[in-house]
Amino acid sequence: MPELPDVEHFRRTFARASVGRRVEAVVVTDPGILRNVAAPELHRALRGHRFEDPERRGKWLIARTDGPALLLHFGMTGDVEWAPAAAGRHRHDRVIVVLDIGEIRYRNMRKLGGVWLAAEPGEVDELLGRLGPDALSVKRKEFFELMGSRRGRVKPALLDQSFLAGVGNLLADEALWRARIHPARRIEDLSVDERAALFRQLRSVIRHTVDSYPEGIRTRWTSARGRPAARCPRCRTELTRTVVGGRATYLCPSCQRQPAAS
DNA sequence: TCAGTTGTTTATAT
DNA sequence: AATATAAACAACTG
Repeated sequence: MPELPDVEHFRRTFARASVGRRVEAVVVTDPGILRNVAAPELHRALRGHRFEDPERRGKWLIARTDGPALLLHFGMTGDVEWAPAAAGRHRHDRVIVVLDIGEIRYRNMRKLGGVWLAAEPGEVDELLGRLGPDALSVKRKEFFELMGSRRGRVKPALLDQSFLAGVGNLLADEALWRARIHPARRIEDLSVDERAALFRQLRSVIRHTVDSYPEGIRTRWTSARGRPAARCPRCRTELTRTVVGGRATYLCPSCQRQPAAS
């Protein structure tokens, strides 16, 4: 699930429930999801503090309070849910932030990702590590500078969070398909037009999925991807499954020309 | 039983 | 210094 559009949706869910509200309790049902803090300490640190507007950077959700900040990463199966009461908790709800109006649940089946506490605002940056510009807000000029600073295959670059933050496997495949660029093309070989197309299509697919979430996440491309004998929504050629950068990669062999053998 | 999965980190190699 | 590759993490689905 979680790529940039999903995390942006989580951010909005978190914001609606939390902004200006005080933490009554933090319930940890699986301490194994906590990365840099123990359960009693997390509860003690957050209880009584008021949430500010949460921030998203790439695939990270940063929930600041007037004291410490809560950092959430969602791995491949994370989710944020709001509920008006404790009833109906899911077995994969591993951390629950209890507010007076209800509770925010951090759900994560596979437990990749996790929950961090930044005791002070200054700690946030070092916990996030090096992140490139956010893929939703990056400007054209900055994107071109980025492309100029990188060599090697284009898809692994898009997935590298320290290069560009927020793009996951599905977004990368779709943007490359829309821009008609083979995922294994080398960045240094892309023409100016191809770079421009990649920027435009990346921005377009991210904006569209963010604005029309959650229905909009299911695009023509993602609906086709992964189905047996799936066909290109543009030209009806059968899609190819391959591996690029260690990740499952779907592409249209007709629209996305192979890189020249080196 | 086994391959596959939307993410990241680590180790190792080039 | 960058980039490439594979494995590990963990839990579930088909």
